[in-house]
Amino acid sequence: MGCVHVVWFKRDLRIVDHAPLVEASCRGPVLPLYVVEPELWQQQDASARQWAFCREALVELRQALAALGMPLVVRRGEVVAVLARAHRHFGVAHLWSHEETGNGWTYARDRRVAAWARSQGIPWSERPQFGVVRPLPSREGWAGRWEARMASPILPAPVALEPLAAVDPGSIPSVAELGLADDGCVARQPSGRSNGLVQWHGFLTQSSQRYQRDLSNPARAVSSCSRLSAHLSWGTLSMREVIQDSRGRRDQLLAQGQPAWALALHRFEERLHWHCHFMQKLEDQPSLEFSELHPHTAGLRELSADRLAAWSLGCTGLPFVDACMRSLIATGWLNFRMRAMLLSVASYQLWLPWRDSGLHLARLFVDYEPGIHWSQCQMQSGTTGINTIRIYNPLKQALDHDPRGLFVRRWLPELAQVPAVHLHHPWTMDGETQRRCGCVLGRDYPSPIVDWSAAAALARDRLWALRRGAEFGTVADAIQRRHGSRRAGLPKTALARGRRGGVVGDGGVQQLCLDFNQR
DNA sequence: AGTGCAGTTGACTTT
DNA sequence: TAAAGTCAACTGCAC
Repeated sequence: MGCVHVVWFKRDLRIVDHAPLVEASCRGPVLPLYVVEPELWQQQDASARQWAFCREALVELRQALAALGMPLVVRRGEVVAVLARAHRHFGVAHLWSHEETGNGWTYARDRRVAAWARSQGIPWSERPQFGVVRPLPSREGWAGRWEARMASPILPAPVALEPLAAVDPGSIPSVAELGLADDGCVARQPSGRSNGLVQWHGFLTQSSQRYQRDLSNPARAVSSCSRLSAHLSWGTLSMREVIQDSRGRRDQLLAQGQPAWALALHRFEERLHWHCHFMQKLEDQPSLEFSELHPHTAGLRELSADRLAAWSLGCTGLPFVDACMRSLIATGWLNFRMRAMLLSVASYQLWLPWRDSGLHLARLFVDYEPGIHWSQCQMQSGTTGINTIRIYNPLKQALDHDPRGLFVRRWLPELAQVPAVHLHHPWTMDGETQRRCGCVLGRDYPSPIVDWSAAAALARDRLWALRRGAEFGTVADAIQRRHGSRRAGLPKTALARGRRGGVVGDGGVQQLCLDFNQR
């Protein structure tokens, strides 16, 4: 009979607040295992920058576990094959891991692992690490469960692990050894729990003071946001410890007479709540990674290789959009507002299917979190049916959040000498001005690939026409009941969402007020 | 000093 | 987490 407890590390690369590790270590010898799955890293949403971040975290995790007596064991291959080998060698008593709300590939892989464990009579215990509820019978009461989880005590790391004799820890492959092409992330943020903690304490004690002011500014957000997203995605920090630290700091700031600063931290905590809210959608409906939540919006967009390539490389001819894309390529991170703008431009002005633009962004995000990412792709593309259509005006965003053009000049050197009055819309330069500033459109920088305002107007008309169509609201109501936030009270109905509804032509009452939360 | 008017601001609605 | 349009209240100014 087996005696080893396998702790399978996935996107939870820490030893603090790690329930599977704690529970396993109470029961017997632990085999801490990470499986490098080549097939996972060949998926369309995976990239070299993500592996590089994961790899650094693994190196530090291995040290932390070694200090407890048993270093991280790394094996390369298909998970079931690796587990089967471990079982033959040691005899596995129990498999432990965190629940993962991953993409379709990891979902299918987890089902294979479950089937294998069942066939071998090995129990597999999964523990939650976010506010995601599995299975979720209904959205009612969800926020309360999130709160209960985040408020429960942090689990300290085990004091020691019983060493397993004669186990080769195995090497952690480099980006090249895993066969991943370099993807130009020349300024990626540092990984590993120790770096995550340094970043976090810097935010708590310093930069969170500027959080609210700088959140939407793509240049300043880099140093005024928490930058914890990748650490939360790869699990080097646990959300629970972040929430609890933040609340403690908030109390301290209030006691010190800093209410505005405390409010900024509160806003930050609210975003962590939304983090789980969006992950829950993919947990409940894995198909939203691939197909439109509202079926009436399926097949609306048309894929154009040229438009997709121009957008992907930051060569659309709209400087602020291109600067955002090029900064994302180089750093692997972008603030929320500009991520939404990039998607909005792809889905509306460029009329591209969100799945294609979404895959490109997924690869560029070091902090790629499937549940948030695919929910956001659908939301910013108007395909959920339950959110209002938000078409960003990239020129307005440029003037609001980069009025002096510093961000654009930094990321688009070819525009360095363009006069300020033309910078955000260089197509307004006449030929003579272009030659004088060394930026000839079509030669040094692209001419706009579409007429931005006409394209936005066309997209808006198409989407709103669809929404007015028969049965659109009825279908949307069902989606709202399943996925909608309950924060504001009852789920909104099509009527309360503002669809032109009610009985028309009878001369009587056209609308009932169903929204009891008004006023 | 009060009135009328153009332009501005902010809340709210529609797309 | 949008943007544009509408409308009423407000402001500054000329008479």
